[in-house]
Amino acid sequence: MKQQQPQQTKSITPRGDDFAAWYQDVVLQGDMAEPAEVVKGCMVIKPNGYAVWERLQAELDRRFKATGHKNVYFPLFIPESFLKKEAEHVEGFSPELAVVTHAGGKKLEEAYVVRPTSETIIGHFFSRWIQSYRDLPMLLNQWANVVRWELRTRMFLRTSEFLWQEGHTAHATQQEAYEEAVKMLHVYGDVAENVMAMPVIRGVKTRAEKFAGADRSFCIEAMMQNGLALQAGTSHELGQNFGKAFDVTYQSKEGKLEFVWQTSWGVSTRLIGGLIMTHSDDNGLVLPPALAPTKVVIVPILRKDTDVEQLLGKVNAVAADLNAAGIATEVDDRTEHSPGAKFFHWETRGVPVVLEIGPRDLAANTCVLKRRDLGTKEPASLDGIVATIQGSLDRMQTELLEAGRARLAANTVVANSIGEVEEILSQATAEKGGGKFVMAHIKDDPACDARVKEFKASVRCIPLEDRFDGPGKCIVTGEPVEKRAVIAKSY
RNA sequence: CGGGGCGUGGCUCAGCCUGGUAGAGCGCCUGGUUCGGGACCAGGAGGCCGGAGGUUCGAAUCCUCUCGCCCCGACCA
Repeated sequence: MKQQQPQQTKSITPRGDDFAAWYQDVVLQGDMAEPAEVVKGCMVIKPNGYAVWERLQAELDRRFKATGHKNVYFPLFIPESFLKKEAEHVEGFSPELAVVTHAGGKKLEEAYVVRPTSETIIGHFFSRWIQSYRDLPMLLNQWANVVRWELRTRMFLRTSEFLWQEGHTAHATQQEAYEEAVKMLHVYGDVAENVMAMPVIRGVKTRAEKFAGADRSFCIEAMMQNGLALQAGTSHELGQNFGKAFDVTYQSKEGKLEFVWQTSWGVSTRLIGGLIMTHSDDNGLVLPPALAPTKVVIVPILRKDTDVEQLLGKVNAVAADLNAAGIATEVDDRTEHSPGAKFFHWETRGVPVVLEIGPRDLAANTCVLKRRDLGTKEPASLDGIVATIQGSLDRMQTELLEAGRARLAANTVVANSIGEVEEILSQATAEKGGGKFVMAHIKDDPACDARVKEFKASVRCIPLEDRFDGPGKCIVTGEPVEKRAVIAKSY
C-alpha cells in the first residue's frame, strides 16, 4: 500500500443540497487538493490530484508533439513595460497582476509582473528569432504556472496561481494562423471527449468575450452537472497585434518585410475541476479509466478461518496479471481497516473498479467486481479476469461520455426572445443547479452581450457547427444572425 | 472590492454571554480480538486557545488593534 490516509468520516454534501459544497467535499475527500491555507487564493495539489494532471499532460503533450510543436520555457517574470505594449492586453490583465517591486533587498528599477500569460515575453523573443519566412511557422509550447490575482477562488476552477500549458505560434499568413488555432481547438476537444469523457461544444467567442489582445478566440465549453458552463480550453487568433507591439517581422520570398500572424492556446488545471463536476456523484470522486492513476483496487476479505497466505497469494497474482496487462492495480491489504471502510475509502477517491476477493471466491475461483460509476456489484470469474476488467473499464469510459452527452442534450433549450432567455436562466444558481444552455440567435455585438449579462449569464460561444435551425433574427436587435449561440451562466 | 461566517490537539467542534485546573467525538500510537459496505476492547501520546496590546490578583472567555482562511455577490481560464 502506498497511501495511509486517515479514514474519512465526514460525509459528502449531496449535489442537490448545495452543489458548491458538494464540489468542495469531493475535492477534499477525494484527496485531490486542499486550500493552501497560508497563501491566499492558492491551493496545494495533492498526489491524487497531481497524478490526474500528469496523465492529462501526457495526453496533451503527445498530441502537441504530433502536430509539430516543441516545448520551451520562458521566465516567470515579465518586465512590466512589456504588458503595456499591447493596449487591449494590458487593459484585460492589469487588475489581476501580481507585481514584484523589490528583489535582492532593493527596489527594482523596473518592476516585474509575475506572468499572467506569456504572449508579451514570447513576442519579444519571437522578434529576435524570426528573420525570414524560412523561420516560419514557429510552433512552441510551454508548460508553466501563471498567476492571476483573483478575488474569488475555487479549487481547480479558479485559483490565483494555476498550472497550464500555453502554445505560442507564429505564421506567415492569416489563413495559416487561423488553421492552427482551429487545429489546436480540436486537439482540446479530442482530449476532453475521448480522454476525459467530458462532452464539449467547440465554438467562437463573441468580441466581448474574447481574449484581451486577440482578434478572435475559439473555445471548448462544457456543461457541469448543475447546468453551468465551464470554459475548458481556449485557442486564439492573435492576428498581428503582438507582432506589431513587439516588432515580430519576417522577410518574405519576395523580399518584403511582413508582420507575423500569431496564435496562442491553453488549457489548465481547471480541466480537473471540469472533470470532477462532470462525473462525480454523491459518494465522491468518479474518474474515467483513461485518467485514473489507479484503475483497480483489490480488497481481500480476510476472516478468522481464512488461509491468509493462500488468499493473498491469489490476490497478488491477480494484481500482477492486471499490472502486466497495463491496468494499474493496487492491493489494499491493510489489516487495520475493515473491508467496508476500504470500500468507502476507494469510492471517495474515484477508483474505477474495486475487486473483492474473499474465502468463498477463493474456493470458486471468482471475485466480486464493482464499477464506480454504476455502483453495482457483480460476480465474475477469475478466469479471464484481465479481459473482463478491461471490458468494464472500456465500457465505463464510453458510458461516462454518453451520460455527459445525454445530460448536455437534456439541458439545452431553444429560446426565441430575450425574455425567454431571462426566464430560463433566472431559475439557475451555482448552488442549486438548474442551469441550461440556451440556444438563441444573438448578434456578435458587445451591446447584445451586455443585455445577457443583466441575467448574470453570458454568451458562451457561437458553435462552429450549427446543430439547430440555421439563420434567424437577433433577439436583441432583430438583425439577421447566421446561427444560434450558447447563452448560459458559467464558472 | 462589498456582505456573511470562522480561527481552541491532526480533523470537526463545544467552552466565551455570566473571567478561576482546557474538553468531546473522530483520527493517531501500542497490544489483542475482528474482517463479504464506515469493527471492538484496553492502554497511550498530543493544545503557549491565530497574533499583538490592554483591563484584571487571574483572560480561550471582556476591550482595542491586527493577520489569515472559507462562503456569498460584482470582474476573470
